[in-house]
Amino acid sequence: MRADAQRNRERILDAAEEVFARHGAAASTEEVARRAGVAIGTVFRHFPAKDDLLTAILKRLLARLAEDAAALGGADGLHTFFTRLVARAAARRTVVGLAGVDVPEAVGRLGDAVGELLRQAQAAGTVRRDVQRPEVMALLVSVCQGALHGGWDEDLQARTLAVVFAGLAA
Amino acid sequence: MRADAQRNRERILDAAEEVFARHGAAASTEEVARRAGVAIGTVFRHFPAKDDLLTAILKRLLARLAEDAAALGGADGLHTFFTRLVARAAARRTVVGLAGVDVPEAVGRLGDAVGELLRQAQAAGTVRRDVQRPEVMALLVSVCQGALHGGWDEDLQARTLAVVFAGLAA
DNA sequence: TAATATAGTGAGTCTGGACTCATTTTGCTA
DNA sequence: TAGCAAAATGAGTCCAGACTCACTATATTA
Repeated sequence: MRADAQRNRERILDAAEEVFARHGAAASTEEVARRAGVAIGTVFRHFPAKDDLLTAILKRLLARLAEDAAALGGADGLHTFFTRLVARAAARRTVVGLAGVDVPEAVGRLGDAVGELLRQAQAAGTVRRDVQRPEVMALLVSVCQGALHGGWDEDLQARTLAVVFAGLAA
Repeated sequence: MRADAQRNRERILDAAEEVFARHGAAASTEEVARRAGVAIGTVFRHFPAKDDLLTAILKRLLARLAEDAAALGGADGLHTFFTRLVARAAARRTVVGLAGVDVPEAVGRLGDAVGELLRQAQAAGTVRRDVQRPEVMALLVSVCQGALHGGWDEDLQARTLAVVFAGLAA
């Protein structure tokens, strides 16, 4: 792959993340191209259909989250990850839950990373032992979506997470 | 308002609720008209813009929920309402959180009804006293959205709600 | 039942946005 | 630096879907 192609691909992904985050998945490809500083044809060269672009963004996003999660650990790892994620979702409208787009492996890796945080929290006695991965993931996604669409302020984030963590606590 | 107009208005709202619930807010007005058994012009006579239709549905939905909530009460009222709502969201894709559409009064009334359930649950000693309305609403919306998009099965719904209610418990 | 305002109809207009492709530009290699 | 394949360009095509309106049908009322 030529160097300019590589560079433009990254630029397009960055621009798309920004644009779709701000205006939702209905934002136009034209807008993405403009923000990336390339012609619309270039976007379609890299991502033949709009869906491919959405999928690519989501994949990258999930990969980054999994990395973040993997870098944490200990008694408060889960708590830290959860809190950080919600704050991020509330602040910028990160692309979450794009209807119809699914990227099983990427979701799987994130799930594994969160599962590991859960295991450590349980080992440290921070979280009840009968709690399982699926409901932790479910809560994570739910609260992020809530914060995302609801535009929660910091106080509401804190209060809501406090309830969730009281529920998880040993 | 003429009798046929009244009848068609209801039909259109029912059809729209069904269609948007199934295919999301991006579904076409044509489809709504077809399901309602009226011409597309009729839909636009009642609701000049698509947004008006979406708003009307949301208003009706929120009003119904507020009614449901108002009919409950006692120590387990909040729990019952919460559980019922999540199950409903997971089953049919009820229209929730339509971007850009807001109907302050309707949301307000639902909030009041939920607030009353919270008050009663606290009076009965089912829920901690330091929990406040905003975070309860936030959790409600979040979990519904999660269930909606995630297509949770009954088991996952139960486990997730168990964590939330453990967090709320006195 | 006649008069008429109100409501319904659906072919047609118009627009935004996804996607194409002939042409031009550019990075790479020999 | 010449040659060329890879990449970029952006005007143009195409279509779905929101919305219109001239006309027809019907509920209501006197």
